[in-house]
Amino acid sequence: PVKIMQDLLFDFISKYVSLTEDEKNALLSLDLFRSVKKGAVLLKEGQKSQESYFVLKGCIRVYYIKDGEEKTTAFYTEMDAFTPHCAINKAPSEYFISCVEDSILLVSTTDMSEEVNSKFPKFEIMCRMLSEELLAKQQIDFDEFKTSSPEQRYLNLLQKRPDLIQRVPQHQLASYLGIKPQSLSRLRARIMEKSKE
Amino acid sequence: PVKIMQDLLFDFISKYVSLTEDEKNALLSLDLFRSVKKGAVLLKEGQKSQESYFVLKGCIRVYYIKDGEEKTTAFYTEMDAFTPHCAINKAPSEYFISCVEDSILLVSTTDMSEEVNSKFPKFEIMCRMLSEELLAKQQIDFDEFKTSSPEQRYLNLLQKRPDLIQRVPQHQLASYLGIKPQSLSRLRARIMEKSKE
DNA sequence: TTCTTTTCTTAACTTAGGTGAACGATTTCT
DNA sequence: AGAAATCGTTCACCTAAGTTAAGAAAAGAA
Repeated sequence: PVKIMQDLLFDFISKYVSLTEDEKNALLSLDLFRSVKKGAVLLKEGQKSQESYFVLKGCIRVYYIKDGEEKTTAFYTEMDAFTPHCAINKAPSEYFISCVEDSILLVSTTDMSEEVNSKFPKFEIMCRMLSEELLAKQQIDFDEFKTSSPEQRYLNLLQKRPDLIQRVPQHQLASYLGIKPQSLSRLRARIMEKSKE
Repeated sequence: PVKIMQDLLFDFISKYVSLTEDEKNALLSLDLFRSVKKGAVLLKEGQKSQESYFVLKGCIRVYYIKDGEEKTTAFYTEMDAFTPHCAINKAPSEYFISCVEDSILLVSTTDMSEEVNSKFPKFEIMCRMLSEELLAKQQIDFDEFKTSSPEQRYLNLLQKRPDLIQRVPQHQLASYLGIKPQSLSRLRARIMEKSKE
């Protein structure tokens, strides 16, 4: 099982740079793998953290608590990378991160990344490529969100991440789509009606 | 005037890395500065482009044409950096980029960046820092958008980028806020009413 | 299991954004 | 300057999301 996770990681990395055995071993020696139970909170509002995450298995979720309500803004699943804002600007976090399912994550700290990056310029290059890619991808997601209605967003999600709709509670999905749970229920009923005709 | 723009650039860079005179000269020798007239289109849907932009003065705008309608999704102003999606994944662009005002931009191509990055590892580091920072910042913006109503978004914009409301046409602002121009008018009138009380 | 809590759905009502149209005010073009 | 196009606002009407509340279903805890 550990071996499988390592392979997932190296397969992912190989899309950006090719590693020597030495480099692979250096990575593994850092002991980055972490198992997390469903419901566990990885980061709380107000906390400072240095950690970045890479999801090997499972699903983590980002949410705010605004007016006493949870507002879910992101889900990260298999092969998604995520560095919280607070790890970059060293300010207290504005949001929470928790585990939607039992998960296996790769967790690295800012210090570790810096050390590895200065030792192996390859990693620096990979990190740049990865964050440029994520930035551009996120721009597209943001654009789609802005230019769509909640119903279109739901249908779009159904296309692009059908798994999410199965594995995530509806009320979390609703706020992810920018609406209330009741509206999501209604919207789904509306779509069912239409497709019946 | 050219000198001022160069200083703006070097001041910006100095927030990430410190450059030697040699490195500064290497940058300047690339002839990156470009003046662009209001209304000029920098990128069209369907086009491939290798260019990245950095706004020294003025304002550029990203918009889609969906169902024959312009949908504005981003404005970049002084000291904002922007690499279009199509320059990263080498696919045809899904959107347009045009100039809102007469502007002075710094334009670099993927080839140039790669050359400079491999010659000066410092630039690689700066690019990584910059895109990590932009990624995190954009996540926060996206989160705010998702968790707010159009009215809240407008008030929020009024706080964070008051200049935009002055320098950009209302109908472009409206779609940037995810609504129609008529709704923006109404919403502003509503806010005026409230503040009168 | 039973009890409790959380989650999901439905309904009736309110609110705010979408739509289509009209009109004046700007801007742009010639 | 004058004509044409674009832009901003307002109105009336439509539609969909927010709100409040209630009840059923599912998940968790004792």
